[in-house]
Amino acid sequence: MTKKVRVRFAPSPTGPLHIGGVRTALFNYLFAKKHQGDFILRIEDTDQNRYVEGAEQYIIDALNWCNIPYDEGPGKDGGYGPYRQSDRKALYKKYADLLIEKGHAYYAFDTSENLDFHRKDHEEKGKTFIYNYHNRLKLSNSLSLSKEETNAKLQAGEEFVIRFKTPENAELHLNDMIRGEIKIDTNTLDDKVLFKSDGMPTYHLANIVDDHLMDITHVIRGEEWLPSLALHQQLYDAFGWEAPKFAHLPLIMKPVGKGKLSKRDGEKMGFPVFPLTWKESVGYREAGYFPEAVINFLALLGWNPGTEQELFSLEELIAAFNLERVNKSGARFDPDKTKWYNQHYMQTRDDAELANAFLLQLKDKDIEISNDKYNADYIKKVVALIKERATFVNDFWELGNYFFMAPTTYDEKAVKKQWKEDSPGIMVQLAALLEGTEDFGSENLETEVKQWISENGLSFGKVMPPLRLVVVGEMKGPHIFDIMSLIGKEDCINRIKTAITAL
RNA sequence: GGUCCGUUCGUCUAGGGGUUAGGACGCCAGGUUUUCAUCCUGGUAACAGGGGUUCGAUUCCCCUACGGACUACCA
Repeated sequence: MTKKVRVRFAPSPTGPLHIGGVRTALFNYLFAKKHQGDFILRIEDTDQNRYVEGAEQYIIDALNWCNIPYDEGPGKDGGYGPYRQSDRKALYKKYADLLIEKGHAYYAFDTSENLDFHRKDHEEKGKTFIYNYHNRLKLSNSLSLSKEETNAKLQAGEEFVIRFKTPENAELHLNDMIRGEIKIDTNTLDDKVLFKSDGMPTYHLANIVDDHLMDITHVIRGEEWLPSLALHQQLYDAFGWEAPKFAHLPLIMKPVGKGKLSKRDGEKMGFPVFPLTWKESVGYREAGYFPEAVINFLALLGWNPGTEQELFSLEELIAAFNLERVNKSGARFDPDKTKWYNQHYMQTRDDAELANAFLLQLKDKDIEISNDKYNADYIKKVVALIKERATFVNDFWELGNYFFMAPTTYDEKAVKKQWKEDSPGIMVQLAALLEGTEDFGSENLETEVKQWISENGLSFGKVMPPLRLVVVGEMKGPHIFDIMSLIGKEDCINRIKTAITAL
């Protein structure tokens, strides 16, 4: 029997979750669900200096907004908790000690100043300082010191770290599910710190211990971790544990220019890089994006189904997803395509739900939402008419303000082109016709007006464009009779009168 | 600098020893809508360079160039 798939997303609560982090979480989620497995959230807060208040809650809120909730994690114990590394602090030391006992790790007493000096010194000589086999005996640690000296330092309470003892002259054969086999010469590796002098483990130790204790079967993480794979594999081997399978995801790059996507790019080009608003950085949610759009876009960034399908629901993504079809190279972020997805999902949204969102905007605009006319039903009808022109809910006002107020200005170009000398006269006659129209439904309105046009020997060109101009203020918007029907007889006639005076 | 990873239209990508190198976004044009948008149709545009291997390479191998990540008692 194969083990149940268990994957984890393990962010550090040092700030808001970046869009790249969301994708890593998404791929983990998809992989887990595809294999009827569990998706676990683990908070990696072993660096107390970088802890940011509210970041953990932000991560949780963001995952929920994206509809990729975790099965296990803070507040949702699945028998493997706690899920916050700071709450697991007591656990790690014994594993570091175990490694020392087995001869895979050692105490080191070098000060940061001393190591910095060595690094600078090497750099000046054009060399790289690597703390490993070739110089570890020249440094201050339990390998270079005698047992007595080491014990004396330890007992004196001198600060120490525990380092991994990287073996010499070995070739490691690592395996990545996306990249295949990777060969590494251990002599190029350094003896990484596993346990810090503040009593906390480093990422490397905590990560391996927790993944093992939590029965993680697959580690799906960003490519920035690829260089650490050698260490991690060696740690599993040193402990004598079976290692999970690894997959390193390509990074998300800037839309233009060099390097990976940053907060700065979003500010510069006007698109969000965070799922939810964080301080002054506007999030996808607040900018009016739908989570489905963000998820759909993100899923296709660095992965493809092998078919020409571009639109996926979360369920379809789960069904289609596999790690083998994840790309190897970094992908540029494309704000335009994200918008295209959003526009698409806008059309699939329920009018009533969109109307609720629109209502919030209307309140901000000081529009009187009276109970008689501009009620929920009215707003819903407006939304039904304008949503196919919208990319964001935030576009609604711009696209439909004339449903709530008569135009105060008229588009200059349109006036020049469409408002002729005989226009006022025709509009007056039309107003009279509307006055006598009983059934103000769109269809009947259209029939009556068209009939009136032909009976009076007028042309559509003489009537329709000026009509739209007086009702909307410019040459845009849905079917004119739908608009008129909705705003009603009184409003239509008033707008005609107002326009005749104004123009 | 060192180590590792990568490289198909502007962007996201499919493909793979012989293809008119396919799709999507964007952009352009036409049609529909007597408006705008949607929608439909069409167009634009790519195998980084050089060596091999081969009858044949964009596809396999090597080198170069370029890009990226890492190189902390950060994750």
